[in-house]
Amino acid sequence: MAVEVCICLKDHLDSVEKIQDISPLEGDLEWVEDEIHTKEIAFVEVEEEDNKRKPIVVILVGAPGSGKSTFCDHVMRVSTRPWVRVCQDTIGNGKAGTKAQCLAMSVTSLKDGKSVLIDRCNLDKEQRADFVKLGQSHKVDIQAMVLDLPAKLCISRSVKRTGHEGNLQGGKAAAVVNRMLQKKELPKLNEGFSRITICQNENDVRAAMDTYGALSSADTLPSGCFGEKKTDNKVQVGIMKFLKKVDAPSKVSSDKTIPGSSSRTTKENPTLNEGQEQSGTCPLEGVPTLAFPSISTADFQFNIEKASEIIVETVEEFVNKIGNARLVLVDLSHGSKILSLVKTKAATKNIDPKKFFTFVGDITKLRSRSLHCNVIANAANWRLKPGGGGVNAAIFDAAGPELDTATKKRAGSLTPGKAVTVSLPSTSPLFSKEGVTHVIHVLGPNMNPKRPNCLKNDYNMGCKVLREAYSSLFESFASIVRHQEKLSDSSCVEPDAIPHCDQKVRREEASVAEKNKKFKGFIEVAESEKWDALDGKQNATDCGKTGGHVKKDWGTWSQALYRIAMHPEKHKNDVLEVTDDVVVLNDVYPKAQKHLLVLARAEGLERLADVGREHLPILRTLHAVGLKWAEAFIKENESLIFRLGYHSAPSMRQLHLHVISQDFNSKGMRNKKHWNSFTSPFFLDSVDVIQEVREQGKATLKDDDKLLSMELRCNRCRSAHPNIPRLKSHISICKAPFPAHLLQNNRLLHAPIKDDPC
DNA sequence: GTTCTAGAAC
DNA sequence: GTTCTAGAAC
Repeated sequence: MAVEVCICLKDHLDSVEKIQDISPLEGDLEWVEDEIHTKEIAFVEVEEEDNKRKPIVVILVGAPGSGKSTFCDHVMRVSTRPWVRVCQDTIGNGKAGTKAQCLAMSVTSLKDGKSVLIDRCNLDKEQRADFVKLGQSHKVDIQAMVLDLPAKLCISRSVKRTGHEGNLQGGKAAAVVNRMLQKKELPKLNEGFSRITICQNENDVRAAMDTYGALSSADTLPSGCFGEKKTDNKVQVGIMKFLKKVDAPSKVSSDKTIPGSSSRTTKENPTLNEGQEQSGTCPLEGVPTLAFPSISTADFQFNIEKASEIIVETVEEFVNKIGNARLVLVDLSHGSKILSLVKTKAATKNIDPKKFFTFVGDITKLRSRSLHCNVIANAANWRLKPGGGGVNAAIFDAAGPELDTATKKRAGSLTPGKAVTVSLPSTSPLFSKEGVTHVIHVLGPNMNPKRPNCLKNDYNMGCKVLREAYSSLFESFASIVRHQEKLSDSSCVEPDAIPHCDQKVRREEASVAEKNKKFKGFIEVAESEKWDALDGKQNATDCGKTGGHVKKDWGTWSQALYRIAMHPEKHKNDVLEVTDDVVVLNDVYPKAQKHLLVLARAEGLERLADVGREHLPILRTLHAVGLKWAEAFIKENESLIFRLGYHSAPSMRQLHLHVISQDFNSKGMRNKKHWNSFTSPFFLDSVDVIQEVREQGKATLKDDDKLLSMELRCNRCRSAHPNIPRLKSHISICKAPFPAHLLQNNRLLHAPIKDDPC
């Protein structure tokens, strides 16, 4: 029991008020702490049985706009632990608050047995020291919650906000945030923290919110540094370098007890679990692993001998396509016939036992058997409904209603031979307890006359469908692994530091949709789209390559230009000019006052990636036609300035040159992608493309999607703006000269500059 | 309450 | 490419 010896808050606040009168905001307040001690606010030694109710002090660390208050609000709203938010911006009741007031309030709160969230910037060690000492003197855990978000994001939020408690908003915010970040000093454990959580993007923040939000009075969080960057990027110079989707490397440790955390610490040198059938395997956390049951051999009564052959053959086909990832056939019963058959057949085929092995155990409780599988397969029913017994019932039971809900969002039913991947919400017990991030529902052939779609002993069809089922399953798993590898590669994490930690998983989950979007229509996504097997939308039938690039599989909507290029006579109302080589038309959704497209009419020339030296004549023709139109527009309106160029990765099929005026004054210019596709290096000037193709045989594409999500910067003065409306109001008045590189090599087309008569 | 963004669907 | 819309931000 925490017992107050003596305290008079009023005395403290009186003292604090006096101090405030003579102290600068961030002055040395050590003696306040001493004063507090002399008044003696302390806890009587807390005994072991009460340790669980010990309050904690969480010191937020982050620039204005990093989301400290949002974090506090969320945690206080959802956590059952009593919290007090100590906010310097509000503590002064309208006047500027002081650190001393924050310290005093913290003391009072701890005295009341409440945990404390220190909501102030605390960006350097010195700022944090008093709060650390305070916690130490009261023998409570001091934890740091670092919101190390991109400067650009903090600035954007700060600039935008109105009514901020600390009156830091609008134009001055950017300068303040930048200045503060120059002094940023990430906390270290040796400052006195028992736990440090570093969040570097909004997904990390959400994960941390969940972790702290889940804390009841009795819960504790493991000690250590979570999400630590490999290098301390202390100085964030300027905002230009900060892209919105910065996802810095992280190294996260574990927490087995709190949902929203994950485990790694205990599994560095695992021993084989007794349930493990195959030797030579290592149940390491972090190795992507698919646990799957034998499909169709239980209730669907598929012949076990045939099934085992199909399993091993399909495994053999896939096992080398999934890197270091592992496949594990799981069965609940010891002496399982299917396991022994598969094990024997796998051995005869010399399948690497580290990549494929069998395991006896409950597929929903593998982590507790020291086998961490981030993906599990479910032998589903065609309705994708919970219940029914067997593996399906067990998985839906273990995953909670979250799986049912998430499954419904993905698909309503499943065809035999198909698989559908469902991302498990972090709130699912299977996620939090077992570290399972995805469930792949798979439906095999049914040979049981009492079940739907019985094949009536037609094993020709049955084997075909079962093989297809395993292929779909493994392909879906491979797709997940590929996504994870891409993310790992891009985050530069040390190879041994890629556990399936919660924060990483959340980042991955959040990024999957983005990755899908990036590759939408390409082979990569066609594979992941098989997650949604029933949608029938994956149409990656065209898997050929053109010009060394994966050929894009264009959707219906993206074929409009192609259709016009091939049959301009059917679009007479839309086209402005037709020749044997090109079609000119207004962009249907112009992004500027004048915005034309010059289409190449050659079949098979779908995008810039297809262009080689042999296409130089058509590139020159496109340029010449574009130039002619731009000059005509300039003649009509001398204030217009044009660029001619290509998108590195166009959305529409058929090579097309944009002829676009640089005012970008159009209601069609509506979002960041639009803006950046014409003002970032994603837009390749026609003159440069021609030169590169002539000299190198191809254009250097800049199709990194980071370019399209870059911060919004004026195309003239390069100033940053928080959103499209603000940007548009800026560019409507900005008369700054264009960046120097655009002024060279005729990249910009404009009216002749008249000689100054003076 | 409104504004804005971003993802899903097309 | 757009439209629609949920949800974040304010």
